[in-house]
This record gives sequence, C-alpha cells and structure tokens, in this order.
Amino acid sequence: MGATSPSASGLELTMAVPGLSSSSGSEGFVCNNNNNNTINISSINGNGNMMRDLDMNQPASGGEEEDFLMGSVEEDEEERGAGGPHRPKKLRLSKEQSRLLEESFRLNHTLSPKQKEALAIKLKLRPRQVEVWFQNRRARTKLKHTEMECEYLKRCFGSLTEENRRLQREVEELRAMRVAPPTVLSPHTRQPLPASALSMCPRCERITAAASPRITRPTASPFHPRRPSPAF
DNA sequence: GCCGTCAACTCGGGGG
DNA sequence: CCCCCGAGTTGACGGC
Repeated sequence: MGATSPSASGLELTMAVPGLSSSSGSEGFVCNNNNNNTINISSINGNGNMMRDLDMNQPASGGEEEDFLMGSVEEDEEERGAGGPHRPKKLRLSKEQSRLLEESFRLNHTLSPKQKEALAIKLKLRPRQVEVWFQNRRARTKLKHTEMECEYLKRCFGSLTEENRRLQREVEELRAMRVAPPTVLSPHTRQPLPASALSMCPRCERITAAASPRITRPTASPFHPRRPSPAF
C-alpha cells in the first residue's frame, strides 16, 4: 500500500546528524554532510532531544535519487521565523531511506537500542528519528489492520442480517404451519413423528426428520450442504 | 482551499 | 527514575 511509498518527488532529505544521542544535552551543533551542506541544530526540546532548527528539505536539484544526502540546507531559516517555537520543515525520507526502513520493519517491528543506533547510522538519521518512524509505522500497520477488520465485520454483519431475516421468515412460516401441522411418518415405525423431531431444510424449505439422516435421503444429511459461511 | 499523508510532538502508562 | 511504547495530536507538505 501507500505506506511504503513516500510521495516525495523531488524533495529529498538533507539532514545528516549521525551519532547524536537523544540525551546528550549539547547545543548549537553544526555538521557537514557528504554534499558539503551544513546542518544547524540550535535548541533542544523538552525531552532533551534536539528538535528545532533542523533544515531538512530542499527541492532536489534534479539529480539522482539514489543519494539520500542530496539537497542543501539554508541556515537559520527557522530562527527568523516569528520568534516563537516552530517545527522544523517537514522531513521527507528519501526513497532509499524508506526502502531500508521498510526492509528492517519487515524483519522486525521493534528495534533494540543497538539496532536503532546501527540503522540510524546507516540511514544518516538520528536514532530518535528511526524510533519515531518505527512507532508511526506500527501505528499505521495497526490502523490498516483495524480498517480491514472493520470491513470484514461489516460484511459479516450484512450476511448475518440477511440470514436473520431468512430465519425470521422461516419462523413465520413454521408458525403458520402450526395451524395445520404436517404429518411426517417415521420410515421405521410408520408412525407420525413428534414435532420436536422435525426440522426445516433451509434450502428447499421442506419439513424433514432432523435426527435421522436416513429418513428422507438415505445417503445424505437431512439438509442440503450448507453454504460456506464466512470464516471467522 | 481542502484533504490526505506523515514526521514529530505530547502525554500517560508499563516494565526494569 | 529512566526508557520505551501506544494513543492522540500537530503542523508541513503535496496533490487535486
């Protein structure tokens, strides 16, 4: 589904801050990535994670998307914006990053700290970003599953409603028959069977002797084979 | 302009 | 107390 395909067409990640601990407490961190672009991290959020002033996106310069470190960073763009606390520009993971994340998600839906660290280094993301990606990915998976389950239950509800209606009709018909109940003779004794021994075939809607399959059809059950019921 | 997607956030709770 | 997680929310962004 769409979860695996980031719609980034032309926007690529440019942030690269490998090896930053989420509780390092350092500020004003600046580093260069492979494309000689600078990343400026100038503040820390409440959890001790550095979240602000990360310029992560620039329009791709028309190059190959293989390189997940393309693009450039404008320094301090956030700093002059309104003064208040603003989110950094939205990170769009590159195709390669998404692919690798999906791949590791397929192998494992949760990451150990070591795995997280390794993956973060591999992807040139912060461990926190990898962690968030996995959290969101799990949430998306669960949501998708819930939606599928919901659709399935709706279908079940529909078919059960229909069956309920049919059974109600049968009940009505049986009630009507009580006025003049049919006499079914036992094939063994040739005596009339009690009403409790009778039942209605739902398909042909004939009264049959429920307990003995040999009464009306020697080789089969008194009822026709059931329609396949929805599998739970 | 609206809407869907998604990275990143807050909050509360469980486990060690 | 710390770390991690899930749930819910926010806000940037792209597509229409």
